[in-house]
Amino acid sequence: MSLSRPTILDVASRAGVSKSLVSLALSGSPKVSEASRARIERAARELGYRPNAAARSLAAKKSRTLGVLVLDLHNPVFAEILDGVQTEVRKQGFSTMLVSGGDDPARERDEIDTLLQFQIEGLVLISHRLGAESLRQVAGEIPTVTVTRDDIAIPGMDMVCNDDVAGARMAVDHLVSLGHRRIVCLSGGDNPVSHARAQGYREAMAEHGLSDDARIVAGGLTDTAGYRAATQALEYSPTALFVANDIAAMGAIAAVEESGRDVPQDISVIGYAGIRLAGLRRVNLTTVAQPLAELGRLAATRLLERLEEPGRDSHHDRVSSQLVVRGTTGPVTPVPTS
Amino acid sequence: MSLSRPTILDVASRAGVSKSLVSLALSGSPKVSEASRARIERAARELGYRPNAAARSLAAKKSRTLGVLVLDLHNPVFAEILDGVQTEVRKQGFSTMLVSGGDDPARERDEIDTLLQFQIEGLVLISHRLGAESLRQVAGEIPTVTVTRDDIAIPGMDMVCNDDVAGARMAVDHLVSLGHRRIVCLSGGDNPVSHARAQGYREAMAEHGLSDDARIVAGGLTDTAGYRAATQALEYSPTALFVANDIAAMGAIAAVEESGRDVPQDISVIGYAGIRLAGLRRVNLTTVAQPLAELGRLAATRLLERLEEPGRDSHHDRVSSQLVVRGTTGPVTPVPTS
DNA sequence: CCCCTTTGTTGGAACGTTCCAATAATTATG
DNA sequence: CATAATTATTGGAACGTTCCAACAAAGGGG
Repeated sequence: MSLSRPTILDVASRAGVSKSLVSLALSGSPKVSEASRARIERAARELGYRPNAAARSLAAKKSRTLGVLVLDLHNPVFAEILDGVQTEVRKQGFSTMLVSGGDDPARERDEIDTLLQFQIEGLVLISHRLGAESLRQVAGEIPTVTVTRDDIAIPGMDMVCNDDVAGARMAVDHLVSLGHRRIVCLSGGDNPVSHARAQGYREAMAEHGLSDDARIVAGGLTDTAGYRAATQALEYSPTALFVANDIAAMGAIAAVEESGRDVPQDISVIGYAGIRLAGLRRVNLTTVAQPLAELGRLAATRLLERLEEPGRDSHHDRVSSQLVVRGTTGPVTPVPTS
Repeated sequence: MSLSRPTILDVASRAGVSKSLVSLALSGSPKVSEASRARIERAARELGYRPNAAARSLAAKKSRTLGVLVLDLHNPVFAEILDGVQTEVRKQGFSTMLVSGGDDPARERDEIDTLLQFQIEGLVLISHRLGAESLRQVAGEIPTVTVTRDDIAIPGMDMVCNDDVAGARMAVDHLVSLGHRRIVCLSGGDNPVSHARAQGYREAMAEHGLSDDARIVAGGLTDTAGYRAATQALEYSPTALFVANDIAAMGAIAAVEESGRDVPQDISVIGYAGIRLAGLRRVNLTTVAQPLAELGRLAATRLLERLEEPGRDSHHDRVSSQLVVRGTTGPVTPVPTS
């Protein structure tokens, strides 16, 4: 544990040049002679020099660092989005500070505050819980892009979302094509994403002339919520369930099986999200898969674009999902009516 | 988007005091009169003042920030460990910079480098992939604690681990108490954690006089690896499988079921990790649960202790797991339910 | 009433960079 | 061969804090 790290001055004196030239050389300026550059690089290597990001950010008045807030690290969806964000960000030579809101709006504000203290240049909010007022305040202070939520539009803020309405329609289309009519939707609760998915369900049912069969049961995003909602949904004796979330879909399947029915023999189940988990053999869930990494990549791109050109109009991207048919959906089998 | 953030000088002039007093007041010094303190706090609030962490870290020569490197954000185990780390760290007034190695040693070095540039005061490595040399180098530069890996001991570096040997024994004890004898171990591959679990399996089998029945099949940490290993293990016609990892256990169950056997009727399966996923109704996996959050909390504590007292001896903690019996293990002879 | 604490308060010097204007060294041009 | 143009290099002033030594303003004891 060295007492104090070498500074740019140590490098300069060892290479026999001024600190300014070291700064120039290390930032890759073209106006440094090859000879000096070589000596400086060698000196830096020998000393184990590492630039002090705090000093740099202070002097340059920019940190080349982006903040990322994620709703909750436990949700695998966010890990995949993050992958996309980080790949793109590091490709452009920025660093990233990651922070988790722990599913708690107050803590979210807190963590954003910490990020701002570190002089981040932009902020990626992955599924935040901020209210309109907080969001406006944050977005007013720093270039911001939200991922997954697009219910609050703010001038100068970009949004990258999945097209949940279209995704839900794909799910319904798939089920209808298998012959299902009594399709119940287990919604993900009272949040914009779930509303959009329920909306898509309703529209698709109407298009297929099944408005009379449309039933929406209020659920949630957890295993337990899916279980409860499915139990309730069984009263409508559906042949298929559209669940607005993969994890909840797993709970729903458990409920169906416990009721003595088989998936997909008696009831088909389709989820929404496309997390890796759904692909596990044991789970094998048919789902509407969002291109999660792409969502993240796009968000990073938009944010970096805005840093280049602060005044430009808000972008509002919607990327589309893809149906992944696995083992939990199948053709409807005629039930003997007794 | 304000052109430039207010600085401590802006606060000072608005409150009619010097910058030094503002600094004192905001850091909670007792030698500031109540009147001044109130005026300063009011001014700061009105201006929306937020201290510049870069400047602070530069001037104070400490950042009050800890770096955390996590092997891979996709693995839910790490999210839970992280929870523990973060809770403890923020309780002590430190911030945390989180970085993911993406399961790639080269990128890990890179990310650690970034952390060091930000003048972190300590480093938490959650399941890193660094070699002995790299690790020694890093630990020599900054107080470090490793979580989950304890194969490389370095003076001055702390380690917090699960007692994998004991955990594996618990698993075997549980199976034996259910009457199982032909218990096959599906190992997690060539890494220290999996080795320890296999070791515990071997010891426990020996203690129960089952050394002759002990069989270890090389597997891995993924769904697919578990599936393959289980397929192979079936040749030994076991009545139970001890799988060194929850995700792999799910693959193993799929293999068992595909072979026409029932879990736990014909074959019991027990996993290791204790991730939330295992508790899902659909999965309902019996597992050896590590106290993941506790692991994280303890790691943070050790690191913060070392910051207080840099010279103290290396701590080496082993926390013990807990058996969580769910639906994938049962008595060896099928009993009719009444 | 003077000096001595104690209690508040202050200016200035760091901290390790970047950036700019100025200078030195080199090469090209007429 | 002088001078202009170009190419390398440099010192010093920021950047926004903290920390320290120094100072002013009150009380308190002799």
